[in-house]
Amino acid sequence: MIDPSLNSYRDRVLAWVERIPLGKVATYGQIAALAGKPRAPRQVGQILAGIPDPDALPWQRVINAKGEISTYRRGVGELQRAMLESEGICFDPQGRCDLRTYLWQRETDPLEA
DNA sequence: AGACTGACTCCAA
DNA sequence: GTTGGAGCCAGTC
Repeated sequence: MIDPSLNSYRDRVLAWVERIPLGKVATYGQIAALAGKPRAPRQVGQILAGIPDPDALPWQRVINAKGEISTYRRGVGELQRAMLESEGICFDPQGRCDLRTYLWQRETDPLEA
């Protein structure tokens, strides 16, 4: 599943975020589940808020379950959106992206192939 | 130790 | 389809 050297929830979360491919996005809940705690999506946000080097991590590809940017109140929302758009992610007038298209699905993608 | 907070989600109305 | 309320987990005060 994941590197055994990663013991803490924090490290596992970061490791998974790092694996989100360019042009795709993942939800907090998705990352939380992959990291082993499906009921702790808020921790994902908390962790991402405290990462040492944001430049080395594609944190911008993590959004909420509705496909919206969850960081507007934190002030980096516009930056995040700009980064995602530069990766090819498109947003609706409502500020939401189509998860059906952009959600990172590491298991199956029969329709996309 | 107990209470508060948050870059969330799910389910019901 | 949208909006509101309750639940949840880990870190911090």
